Amino acid sequence: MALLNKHFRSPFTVDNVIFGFDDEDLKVLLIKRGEDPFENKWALPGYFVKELEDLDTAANRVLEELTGLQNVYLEQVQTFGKTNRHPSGRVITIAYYSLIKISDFTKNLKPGSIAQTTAWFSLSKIQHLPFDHSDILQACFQRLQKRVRNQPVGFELLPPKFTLSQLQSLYEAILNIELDKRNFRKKILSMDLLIELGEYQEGVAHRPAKLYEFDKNRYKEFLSKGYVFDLSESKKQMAKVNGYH
Amino acid sequence: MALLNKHFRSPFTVDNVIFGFDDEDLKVLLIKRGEDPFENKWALPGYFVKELEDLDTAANRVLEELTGLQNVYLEQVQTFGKTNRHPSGRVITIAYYSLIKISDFTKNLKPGSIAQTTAWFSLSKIQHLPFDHSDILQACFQRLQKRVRNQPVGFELLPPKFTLSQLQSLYEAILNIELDKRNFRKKILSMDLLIELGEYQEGVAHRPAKLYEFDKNRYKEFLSKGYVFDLSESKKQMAKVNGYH
DNA sequence: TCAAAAGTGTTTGGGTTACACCCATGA
DNA sequence: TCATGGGTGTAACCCAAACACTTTTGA
Repeated sequence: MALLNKHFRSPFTVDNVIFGFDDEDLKVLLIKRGEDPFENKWALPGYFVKELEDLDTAANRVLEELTGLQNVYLEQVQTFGKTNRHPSGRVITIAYYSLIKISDFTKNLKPGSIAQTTAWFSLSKIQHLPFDHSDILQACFQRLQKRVRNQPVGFELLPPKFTLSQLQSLYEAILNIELDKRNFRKKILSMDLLIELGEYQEGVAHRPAKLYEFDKNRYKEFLSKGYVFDLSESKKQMAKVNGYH
Repeated sequence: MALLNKHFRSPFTVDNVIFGFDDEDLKVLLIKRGEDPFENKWALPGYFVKELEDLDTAANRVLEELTGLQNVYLEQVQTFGKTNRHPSGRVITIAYYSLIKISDFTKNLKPGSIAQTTAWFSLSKIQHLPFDHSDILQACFQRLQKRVRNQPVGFELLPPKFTLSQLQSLYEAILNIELDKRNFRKKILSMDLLIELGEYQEGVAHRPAKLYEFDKNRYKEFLSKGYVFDLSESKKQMAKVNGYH
């Protein structure tokens, strides 16, 4: 113990980029800060880590206190520790991102609670964030873009029953590219990750789409084996994602 | 400041997995610990982060004090913060790995200095390490395996002039697979990342191999554009790397 | 009947894969 | 002359890519 007391100690936080998807846009949950610095600015949710709390536990706590959700996809991304990143003194932050279904979130919202201080923002419309939160957001988004190529994590963002078009636009939103409908369907269906429910969309002003469910067991198999998902149309398309022409 | 004083503070370290390659094996530089806990055990090199020191700076400091090398490939991997990972109290560690040329290291060694307390170990032969260093090592190695597939970082581990066979066995060592000689050469040469020097190996008991140099400019181009390296023979071979059969 | 999205097959081309023999050198 | 690793080309196959029309519903 004496050993450790010789050394500099820093307070540290976990910041959590919470992604959601609304059939249109990839969104991020921000909170309006209730205290200085940057009071009343929109920022990434994050808390200080407690003495007896593991990092993952802290990240899950942020998520649960904010959304009421448990057992959510959560991944550590990077630690940001520039000495001057916090104006009040050194604070090291460990950045996580999580993927939630917006419908679950809305369902869980207690009226009049934190609702007024949180809001979903389209990723493409978020401009400047306080601290180094823009860097953190960018790092987490890039990680998500990579992850989605080799692990079928996209399903975490969709409602339990979804159409192939929803799935496609999710991938298009995350990767910021356009995919060919026929090729996309061929590829996804060939992976045997979807269960056709025999149900259909209702109340839409066009031919109703088949609803699919995600095959959880097969998914776990994939996850545990670290299988490479390798979304089709990758060669050329990925060059676009990476900004290589 | 008052704000920050309310919160728990922890000491921080950076741990650095230093990889090297010796034409045979992928190796890791370990140090024999000079103090408790785990005195005289081999462990990953790591230092406490100072109050006015950025994390990357600290990681580079570890590297330089140990090897005398600067401007080395360095990448942050993951932060390990379990409350009980250090027997003397909570210490959070940010794990990095770096890639160095063993020849540079040897050249820089001051006789009688730290030489007696550091040594290269073949990755495959490292068994139990103190603290959670085995987890850290594993995480860094897995990151290296991924990195090497989409960025030509392998060259950081080779001497300035090298043969195609050396390059191939480097990839085989990192990915732990066998590659086809003809296909590998075709692929690598087609990337236009190598400069043929017109020089040859000397003193070998077989046909001497051409020496190549790495095209630094093209490399930087690739890096900045995030180009996907995509080592050939990937589909089937990568399945092996991922343990998926 | 119109708009809007769902759904569906085939062809083509490029890249991965598999594979075997001769060459140059030192011992 | 022998052992050792260096060096080279081609054919088969598979999969990504490109592409257009019919179907079903609500308005």
